[in-house]
Amino acid sequence: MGKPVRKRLPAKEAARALEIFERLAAFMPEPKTELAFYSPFTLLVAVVLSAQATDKSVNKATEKLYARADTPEKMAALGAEGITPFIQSIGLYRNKAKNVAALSRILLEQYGGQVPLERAALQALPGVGRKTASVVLNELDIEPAIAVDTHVFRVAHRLKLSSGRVPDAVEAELMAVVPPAFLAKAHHWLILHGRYTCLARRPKCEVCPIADLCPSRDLFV
DNA sequence: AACTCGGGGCA
DNA sequence: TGCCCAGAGTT
Repeated sequence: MGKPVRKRLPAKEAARALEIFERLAAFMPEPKTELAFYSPFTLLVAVVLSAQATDKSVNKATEKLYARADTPEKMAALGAEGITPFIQSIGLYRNKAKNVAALSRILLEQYGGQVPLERAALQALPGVGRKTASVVLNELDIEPAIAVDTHVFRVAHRLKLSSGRVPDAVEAELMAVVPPAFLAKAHHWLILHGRYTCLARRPKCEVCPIADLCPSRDLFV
């Protein structure tokens, strides 16, 4: 019971992890997310909509959507049919419109129109899984979390910061390896690093600030 | 573990 | 044109 014990790392691994994140810190911007939002509710909706979509396309859609509905009340009143036109430029829009409408109704009926700031409650909402809950909790400073998506998974494995096969295992590994001071920002940094430098097909090792710390570098150069 | 949803962005 | 995108739910 009690607080989860942070596994002690071999000194050499801990030093390498620290060096990795200190160097990333020097290259990465301050915000923890590039999704546009201004309340827990609009954050939650933005993250739900961002599944398998780019942050730019999501921001473009939510800008107009939030002008119409920025609260669970208004969103629930809009309904899936009303939400759809705003998000048709995003993929998977039928599922997402249905989920956002349903989720808004649940917030109204069960949580007094507030976003529950607790993992189990969040993940019970339609369209909200492990990854979305992690992003929301981390962004709102409720609990530090490292949401594992395709970028994070790939980058963490190449850096040998993780070796697990499923996201839950990878997140646990990263929570143990990432220096505490960088926990809250590690997710965004790993995302950006994966998107702009550590590309899936042809990573840009030649311009990578941590290439000399990467066990996988020789696979790509 | 495999499938489905999905239009837009980008090489 | 083909591949990928800040995933989640169902089978």
